[in-house]
Amino acid sequence: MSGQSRPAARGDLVPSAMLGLLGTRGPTSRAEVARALDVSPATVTQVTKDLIARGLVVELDHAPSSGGRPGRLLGLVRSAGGVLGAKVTADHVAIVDVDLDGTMRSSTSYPFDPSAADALDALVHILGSAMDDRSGHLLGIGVGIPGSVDSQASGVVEAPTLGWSDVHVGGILRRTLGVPVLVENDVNALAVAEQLYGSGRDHGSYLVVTIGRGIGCGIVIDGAIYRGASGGAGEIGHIPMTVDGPLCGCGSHGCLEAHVGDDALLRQALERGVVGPRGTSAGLRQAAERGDADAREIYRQAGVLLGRALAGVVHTVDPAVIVLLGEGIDAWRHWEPGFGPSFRGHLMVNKRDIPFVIEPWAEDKWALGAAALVLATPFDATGAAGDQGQLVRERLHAGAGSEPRATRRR
Amino acid sequence: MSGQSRPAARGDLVPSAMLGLLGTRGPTSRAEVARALDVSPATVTQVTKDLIARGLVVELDHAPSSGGRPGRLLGLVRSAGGVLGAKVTADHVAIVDVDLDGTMRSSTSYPFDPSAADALDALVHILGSAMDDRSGHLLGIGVGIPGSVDSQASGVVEAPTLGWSDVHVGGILRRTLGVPVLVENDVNALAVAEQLYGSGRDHGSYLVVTIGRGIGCGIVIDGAIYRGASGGAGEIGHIPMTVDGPLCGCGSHGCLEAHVGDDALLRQALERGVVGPRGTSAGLRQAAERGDADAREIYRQAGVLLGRALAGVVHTVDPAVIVLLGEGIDAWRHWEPGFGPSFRGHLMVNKRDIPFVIEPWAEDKWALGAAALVLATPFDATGAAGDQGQLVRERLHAGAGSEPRATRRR
DNA sequence: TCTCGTTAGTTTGGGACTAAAGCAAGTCCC
DNA sequence: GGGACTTGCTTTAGTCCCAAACTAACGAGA
Repeated sequence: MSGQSRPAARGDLVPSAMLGLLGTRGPTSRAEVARALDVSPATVTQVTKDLIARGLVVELDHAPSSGGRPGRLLGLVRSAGGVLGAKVTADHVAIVDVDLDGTMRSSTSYPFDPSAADALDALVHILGSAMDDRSGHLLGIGVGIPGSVDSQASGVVEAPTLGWSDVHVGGILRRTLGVPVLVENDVNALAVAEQLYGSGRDHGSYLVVTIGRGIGCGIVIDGAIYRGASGGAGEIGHIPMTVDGPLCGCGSHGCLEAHVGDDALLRQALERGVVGPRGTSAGLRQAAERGDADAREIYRQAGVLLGRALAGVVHTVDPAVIVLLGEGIDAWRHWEPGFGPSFRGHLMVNKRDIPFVIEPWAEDKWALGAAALVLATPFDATGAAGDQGQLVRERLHAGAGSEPRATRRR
Repeated sequence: MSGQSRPAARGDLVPSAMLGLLGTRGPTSRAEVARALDVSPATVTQVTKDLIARGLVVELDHAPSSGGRPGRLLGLVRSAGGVLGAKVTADHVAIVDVDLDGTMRSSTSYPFDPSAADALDALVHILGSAMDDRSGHLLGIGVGIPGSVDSQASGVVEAPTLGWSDVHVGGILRRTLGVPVLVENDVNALAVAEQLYGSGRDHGSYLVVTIGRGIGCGIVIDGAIYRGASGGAGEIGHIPMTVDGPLCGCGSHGCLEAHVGDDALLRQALERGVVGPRGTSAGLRQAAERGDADAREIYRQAGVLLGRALAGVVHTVDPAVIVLLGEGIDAWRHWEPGFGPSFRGHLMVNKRDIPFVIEPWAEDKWALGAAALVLATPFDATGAAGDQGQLVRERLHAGAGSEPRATRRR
């Protein structure tokens, strides 16, 4: 039976998961940890003893009593580690340095040309200097890519928007940087971040939809990223919406993305004279803000199409909630008049009240998502992160600051 | 973390899985079992010893050597048990009696009126007499329902086509029949059967699509049925395809099912004069067989729409293979001319060669699928079958024939 | 004040499973 | 024929985790 997946590395999971939990949730009592991780209190006692002895965890205050004996809060020793998250785009690389508890320590952006012959060398150089700039124990690096990735561990990338095909990003970064590297589709990385810190915490199954340059979708099922048979799940940007619609970058006609992606909206704006030949997405949005009827109609129609597409996706996947994000989210209030009626109107009655969360956007969210990839590995019982996830766990256990810096071969 | 699901009953899984494997795969050597179930050879040795001692398993011949020591084949003791599978439709209940190894012992059909006030009593009566008619140790009953089911274990049903809403099928059957009962959406049940005996064996993630009265879709991800947040995943029949298309039973306009379901095709056939007012799906198909251009055009257009819809689903879910089934499959060769170009033409290049399996149809396949629900419980590490699955496992372990018949309260 | 109920945490014994190493039984090739 | 190799199965020692029974610490009510 091919799909029968047991935990990749039996054992060793509870301590990692506990560290991850303390990192993402903050101080927690043993009893609470046991409930959250679905293990027995006895196990938590044992594991905690070990983690305290190794200096990774400390006992803090007492929690307020809820009618019985108050719990003793457990907290992470802050020096236990940090991670780097990087997002690669067509013109720059954004990097964030994040603590184990998810707080951002720094956020930087480097110019980057993915089409250059030595693009990968440049990426290595950028990440290398980011490593030099930070202090403390580095657990690993997460890299978000706008394209499909065969697996987080191997990190072979197919990214048309970067002009990359069959590029072995993961292997090269790993060898040259000497730390675990996890590569993942950028939207999936966002979905992981949502799971650790956002709306995903309360739901086992949800969709993360991004609007902007492309239309992306991360699918989380029972707490795990769903990547599909070949890492290509969630390509909702290429759902066919019209019979003979505009040509899409993928080669088909009438894809959702060819209708409502940034470029498509700009093209329509140009045709209607809303913006000039050098107009930008921001220009289109500003036109809508000041009441331009054509601009608003462009967004409204985009909303109608997106609503119909997402209704189909909801019928297929049945998520508990949908989270909406992306560079284009600032213009969402102009999409809404078209989207709302279209989306709800096409849903079956019993799904019509599915919650919909619009998240504010920030430039470094992509990179934060990539960082979350690494921080999520302790929870990853399914082994999506593979051997690299295992390495991250080992580095986590190896503990605080004092170990020698990994040698880097350049 | 809500979605963190550990194995429902820790331990006890390997013996069950092994029995299930021997049932579905036939005689297998220990080494092969270890590989198939992804456990260590040592464990298989231990478990086998126990199962042989309990009379559930026997050693058979030697397997042919493949360069090394030949394996000793292990086989199930046939009397170890059987299951009943039932499929409920708008006018009848089909029931099959199936051995542990998946061979059908009998297949029956009973008239049934789901809209009657005492419909559930009638169902109990039908299943009760089916239980009386069979001999041997009954492990459990699987029930397939054309509608959404909250969970296999509780079995609360929402089935518009039967006129059932919030009907507690599972609980009632369980109490009155005194055996474990698993209730599931009929297409999902088919998907389970496909996993045990069909094309699903070789693939971890695949789609089972049915055409006929409705358009259904079962989604299998990494070897597990994906049911969505509320048991409503795979409702691809209600993906919106056209803006102001025909009214669908679900209340929306332009659903896929309202275009290409049996009723929709018949309506078009009536409009075009292909069949008379009392025409049937079979009549339409026969018209196409003898070359009626209108009939063929109806099927062709249905194929075009289905192709576009499935292309969208493939982009969303990224399955490894698609299996096509259903009452309507006999007419598939008339769908194909429309379907093929539409489906492939709307797919992204790297997914264009996704394999597509057309399975022959038989009347009792629905019921066989329901039976497979019970036979699959040994593999169900995720606990989809819940306590009822656990009960099935216990009955399996309790072993062959001799135990007293469960008392039935009527 | 003193039990009772509640919640938190620990100890203990044991079960399920594994890794590693060895034994068993064939094939293949010189 | 006899290694060398391959593959199948078992034994042993040990790990991870749990259930159950315990102790510990609190609030509330008689």
